[in-house]
Amino acid sequence: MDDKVKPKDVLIETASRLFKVRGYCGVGLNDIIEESGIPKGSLYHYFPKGKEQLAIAAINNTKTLVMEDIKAVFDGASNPVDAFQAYVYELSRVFGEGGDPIGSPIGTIAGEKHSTSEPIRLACEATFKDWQSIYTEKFLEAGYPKEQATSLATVFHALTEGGILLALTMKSGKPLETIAEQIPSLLTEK
Amino acid sequence: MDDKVKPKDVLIETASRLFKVRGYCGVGLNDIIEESGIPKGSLYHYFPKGKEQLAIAAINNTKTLVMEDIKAVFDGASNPVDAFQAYVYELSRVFGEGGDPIGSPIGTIAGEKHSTSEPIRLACEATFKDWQSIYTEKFLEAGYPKEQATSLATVFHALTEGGILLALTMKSGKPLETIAEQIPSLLTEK
DNA sequence: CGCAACTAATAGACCGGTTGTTATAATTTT
DNA sequence: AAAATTATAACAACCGGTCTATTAGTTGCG
Repeated sequence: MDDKVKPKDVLIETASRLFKVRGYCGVGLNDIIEESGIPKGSLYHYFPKGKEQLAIAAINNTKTLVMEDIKAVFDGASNPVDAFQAYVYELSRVFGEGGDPIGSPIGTIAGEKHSTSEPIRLACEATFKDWQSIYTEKFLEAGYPKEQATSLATVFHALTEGGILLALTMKSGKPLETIAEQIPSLLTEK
Repeated sequence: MDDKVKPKDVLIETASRLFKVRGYCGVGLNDIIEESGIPKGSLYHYFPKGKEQLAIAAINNTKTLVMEDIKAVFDGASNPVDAFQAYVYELSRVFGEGGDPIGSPIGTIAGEKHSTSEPIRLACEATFKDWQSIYTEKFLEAGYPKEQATSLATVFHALTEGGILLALTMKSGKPLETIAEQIPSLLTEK
């Protein structure tokens, strides 16, 4: 049916990448146009409701990509401590090597738009819930009671989001590395 | 010398409040003008270098206000667990009651501008370091070795920033409440 | 098979409005 | 009078979004 990359996907991928680094307001449609090579007419053909609609598509795209990443790392670990530690170590590696410009997957957008766009806020909320549900599942597998599992999922999700923000601000993978190191001591049974 | 509020301070206070909620790019100078009642001419009189300079002043202003808040709560607690728990509980209360629009003190700005404005990034970095140093000090007082104290300060700062982001996104104080509840179990000696 | 008829997609010029910034004049304070 | 502050107006640049025109691709039908 289609042997080449679809322009819609190129737009979503480009938008995801730019929003991640500079946030929603910090990226203009012209930036996305220019970077992706897709003309404005096509953008409004695929996303008739404009920037907000594209942003929501980008958020959902990022959601599944991150979920797959989390799952891949978690599947290689037998317990929550190893799982989280491995995941945060991976993040610290990504944020440490100063390759392509990096950013918070959706954290920046959430911080910007939570009060000015309910559709975007809802997309971010759903994303966070989906990520946390993977965390919760890992704790349940390890035998934690349900309520504690969900609480710990919230804690470790917050820890991850905060760690990413610190890493971006410090321009260093160090904060995430520190967090990863401390994870075992936070979760050992008393 | 001056019996009335200084326009410069009004600008900083207004800018702090707006940036907190909508981020740097999400707030225009016209918004600040309108909300503060200070004319544009005065803004550029006090901040000749414009929006970025005003933002840095707002960040530094927020830095000291938050530091005072942290210190006030910490001084009422005899150990790190009680101190952090009390502080995060206070945050959950603030974010729970849907009063004035709320936001992350400087987290949103940091997420937006870390890669596009080095002066702003540096102001955010300094702010984070100052906050963390209070955390570190509390751990040191409790007898933690230096290295562990700084590591735990990073962990709990990340936890706080992430918790605020979750609370904003979920439009609820619940995530912060959950985090506060879990703090004792994260810090108990093994 | 050939050629219309139609839809999907591409391509940018263009719009009103807003951005941050600057310039200059009026006013107040010292 | 001099300096500091306030007040307006105007600036180019850019924003998200609209518009029309053209091209590409598919389907219908004789």
